[in-house]
Amino acid sequence: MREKTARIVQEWTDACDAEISIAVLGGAWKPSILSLLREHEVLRFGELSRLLDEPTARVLTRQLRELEDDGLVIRTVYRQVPPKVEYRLSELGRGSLPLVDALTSWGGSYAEHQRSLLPEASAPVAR
Amino acid sequence: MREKTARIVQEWTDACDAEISIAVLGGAWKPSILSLLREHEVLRFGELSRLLDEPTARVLTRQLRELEDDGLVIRTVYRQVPPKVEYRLSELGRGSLPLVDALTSWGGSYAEHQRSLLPEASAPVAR
DNA sequence: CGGGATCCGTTTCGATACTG
DNA sequence: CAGTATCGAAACGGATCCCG
Repeated sequence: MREKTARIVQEWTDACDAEISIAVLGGAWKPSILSLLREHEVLRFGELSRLLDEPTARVLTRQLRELEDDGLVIRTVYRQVPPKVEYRLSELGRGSLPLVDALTSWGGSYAEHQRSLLPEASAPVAR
Repeated sequence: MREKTARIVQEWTDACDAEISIAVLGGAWKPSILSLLREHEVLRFGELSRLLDEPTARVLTRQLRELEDDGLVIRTVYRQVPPKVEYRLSELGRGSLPLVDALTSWGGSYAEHQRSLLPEASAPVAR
């Protein structure tokens, strides 16, 4: 478990469990990474990078390490030249998918709702 | 809608809707605020502050304004002396509660799972 | 009572360059 | 190929002081 997650998990007694979820899933690209690993079962670093919108290696590496530290993804290193590293979901990671779906679903509805309130919407509006 | 949310809502085309949810719900105290407003229907600033663990007024104010800007809470100002300000959930805010519950539930399970892996756990361990 | 103004330390994201 | 090292910019949470 990475330090940030550990701090929140341990210091919390009351009803703020939601913030634990956000600490674990709330990084840039993390929901997308988890969804891609559901679709593809196992992905190499470069494959993940291409399927996402080419985040910098620095950023992608950090997100993957955090997910690994928090126990959601499993990282397998093949010691060979050129190097090969595979990522897949752990049991805990698979268990997070329903929540990721819920986040995606509500976020999509929210975005649609908000776009419908914009002045010059490009969507066909009945009027 | 606050600027951060607007940026994310507009610039996103693909499957990253989950990050919209996190942008809206991911601030400090926000899930707790929403839960408290479900329990109490309507709360004044000072009541909210006491029910939470006394965050600084600066911080609580910002979270409430962001929730208001994003359309989840409704702020009502009574122009009187001393001032009185009430907060309640909007329709959109009530619609977020199932997601808040899902975050709370998964976060609680995650925390419990992780605590069970700690070396010197204080919980009674069968062994 | 319910904030606003100001300042600060930390975290986070991201770009660029380099490497086993 | 899969990163690491270094740097900069911005966002965030929080403390302190002040106000109508």
